[in-house]
Amino acid sequence: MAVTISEKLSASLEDYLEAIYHLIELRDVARSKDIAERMGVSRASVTGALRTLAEKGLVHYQPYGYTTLTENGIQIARKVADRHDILGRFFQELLGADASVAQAAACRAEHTLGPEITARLMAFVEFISGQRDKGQDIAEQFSNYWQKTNGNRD
Amino acid sequence: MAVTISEKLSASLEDYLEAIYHLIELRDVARSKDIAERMGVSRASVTGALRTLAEKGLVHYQPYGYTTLTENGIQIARKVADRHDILGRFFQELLGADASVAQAAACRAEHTLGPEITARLMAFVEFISGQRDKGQDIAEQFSNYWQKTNGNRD
DNA sequence: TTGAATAGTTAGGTAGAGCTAACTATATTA
DNA sequence: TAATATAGTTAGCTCTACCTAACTATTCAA
Repeated sequence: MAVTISEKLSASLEDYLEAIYHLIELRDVARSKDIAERMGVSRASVTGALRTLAEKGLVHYQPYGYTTLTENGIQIARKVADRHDILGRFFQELLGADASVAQAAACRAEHTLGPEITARLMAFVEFISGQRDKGQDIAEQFSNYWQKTNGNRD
Repeated sequence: MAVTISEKLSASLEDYLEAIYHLIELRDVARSKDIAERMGVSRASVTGALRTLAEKGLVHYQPYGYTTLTENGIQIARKVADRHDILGRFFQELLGADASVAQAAACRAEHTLGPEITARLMAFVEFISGQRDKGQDIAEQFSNYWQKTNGNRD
């Protein structure tokens, strides 16, 4: 039933929610096959996850029907997607990792940051880009530093 | 037998290795009871983990004996501990989270960062403290920024 | 030096997250 | 509209990582 907005989802279920969220952005509806593909998981596993998410009141799920998110589901999915996004940006724009590495790491790390760290990291990324607008480009300074200390192999 | 230095440990086994590493620093030897205590896990679970780690050639383990790390075990444990440390410092010194929150998050996130991101993050933290020595204290500037935007509730 | 306390192990169980193979429903198209 | 292809489900399995309860070994102190 789960009307309580937050009862701690597993990393895996958070990933499903996020995948569903993005698929819905694209096509209004999330199909098992597409979820499976996007997540690199079997269709059977998707069925199982959808059942669990439905029990928790996070998706509207009917066997053989299309799947959408409930209000709670949307709320949580957005948080996960935001965490993913902020981490990805941090790894990529600030640390200078390349997109695929940054994305992969963000995807794994996004489940481990609590609300406090997430909020601060978000502010930090904002802060850095604010500084850039003021002419102090910390990302670039770091990039130079990295280049110097890693002149080889990079 | 696992002589290969790296065949991907689970997060859980990495945690055991790290705990053993720190216990050995303190007392030269790691006892099941202490591992269990440090990790908040039952003694039975420790036995299981030690057996697995021994199979992978990462600990010297004899039932009812004291446990130490093999060369490979030390190598890996140190990497895990370093990742933990760097993340902890980043969360605490740079983002300004308090110690307990920073530690907890570091402990969860440390398994998800690949070598590339870890190296860059390490360099970034170094870079920031280098800038501080040059009179540009980014951590402090961010702290002010955070204070301003979160004057309430913090 | 023996017996109680402490430490470690074993057996057996649960829960989550995945898999394949076989089946059922739905869609497509000839 | 019937046959086939595609999508989704179910059943039954594996593996990891825990747990408790009961047992065994070791340690220590009277």
